[in-house]
Amino acid sequence: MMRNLFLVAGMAQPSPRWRDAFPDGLSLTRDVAVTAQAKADIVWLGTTAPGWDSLLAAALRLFSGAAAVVVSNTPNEREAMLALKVGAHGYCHAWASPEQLREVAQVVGRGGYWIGSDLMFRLIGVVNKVFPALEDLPRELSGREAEVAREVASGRSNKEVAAFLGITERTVKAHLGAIFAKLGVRDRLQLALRLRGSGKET
Amino acid sequence: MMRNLFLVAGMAQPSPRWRDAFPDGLSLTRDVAVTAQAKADIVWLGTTAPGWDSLLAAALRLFSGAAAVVVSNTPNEREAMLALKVGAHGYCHAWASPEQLREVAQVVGRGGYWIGSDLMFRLIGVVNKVFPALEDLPRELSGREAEVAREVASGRSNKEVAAFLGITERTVKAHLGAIFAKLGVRDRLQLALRLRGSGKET
DNA sequence: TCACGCTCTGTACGTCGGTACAATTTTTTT
DNA sequence: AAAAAAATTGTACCGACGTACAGAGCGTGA
Repeated sequence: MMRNLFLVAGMAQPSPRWRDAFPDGLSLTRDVAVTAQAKADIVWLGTTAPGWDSLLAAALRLFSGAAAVVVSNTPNEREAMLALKVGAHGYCHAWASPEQLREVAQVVGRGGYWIGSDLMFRLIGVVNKVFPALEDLPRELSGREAEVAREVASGRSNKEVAAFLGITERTVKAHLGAIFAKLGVRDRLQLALRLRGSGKET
Repeated sequence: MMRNLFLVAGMAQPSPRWRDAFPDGLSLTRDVAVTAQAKADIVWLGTTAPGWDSLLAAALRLFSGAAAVVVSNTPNEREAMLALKVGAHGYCHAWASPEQLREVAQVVGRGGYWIGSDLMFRLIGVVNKVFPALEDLPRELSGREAEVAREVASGRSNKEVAAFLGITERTVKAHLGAIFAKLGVRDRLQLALRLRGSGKET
């Protein structure tokens, strides 16, 4: 599938890896308006330049029918949400591998959305808070595990939790190990984020 | 990329088109537990059977490290959210084309998420309304400190933050130390709670 | 110019967190 | 009653985390 791709200025050293990802059909422009009459299927835009969001909006108006992917050197949620808000269908790291770039192009080119896992996870968490929640706390946790999880997610240390529950610090660790395995997280901070839906609460 | 794919029972006439999409490496099973010892990279699960959500949760525990895609005959928002909630990384129509199925497999197989455009659009709309902060960091933090704080509060380790920001782990620690002192917290977890507005100092 | 804050880096040390082996006892389920 | 799940504790190890000394370069404003 041959597509017209446009790289818009402001991206960190795109050339080498980008040429590799898209051997042909890649154009580089510094000014969107100038190349407006050309047909573009996917527009790639960096976030280094201030005002990239309005630039993207303008580009999407000019290249009507085109999809846009925002490329960031320092991806973060705030930027991602802004990108999606102004109409981007993709948001990825500027140093992504050629393989991944092609994947993004493929998905976005077909009208889909491409967003990194972390961001997506957070998105889901937020939405789960808005939608009527069916079952909230993970049911796979046992009673005691749930207690430990709650305390740990509130910022208590193992020692504090142990004293609070009247058990040994070792036992707290045992429960925590089970909790991590069941929920698929690697440490207490990620557990906290998970239990709080990665979003604000209370 | 050769992957082990598992089709779990309860899907609408999968055979013809699915065989087409994945000529090899596709296994069909009716009972997840039976084939638990086999290695699966992607588990496909239909929503026709009642209790598919808990079945999926169980499957994800059994096939640890595997990604899951929920396939529905009648896609809808509620079902999609439930799927994502229990850990699925994909949600697509059961009658999707082989081409699209392969795309889903590709994206999900790499740890990404795949969700239909319309659903994603609504997701974004919802989140834009209720997007939590993490952007309005305390003013007493310097620019760089705010960046570090944001990443750490998102669950990153010091090493990850260092790599991400292109600095040494030592420097991350230096910033973190300043952050803790300025905000009056004692560790990264309390920092996360603080930045997410659910802090509780004791 | 000088002081101050910000950014960055180094070495070293103590504590905490998480895991790898465990084992025992209690509770629940079949 | 037997089996399964849950709850408890032990020792030991190692990496991550946080801090305590640092020092150096840079920019801004007094």
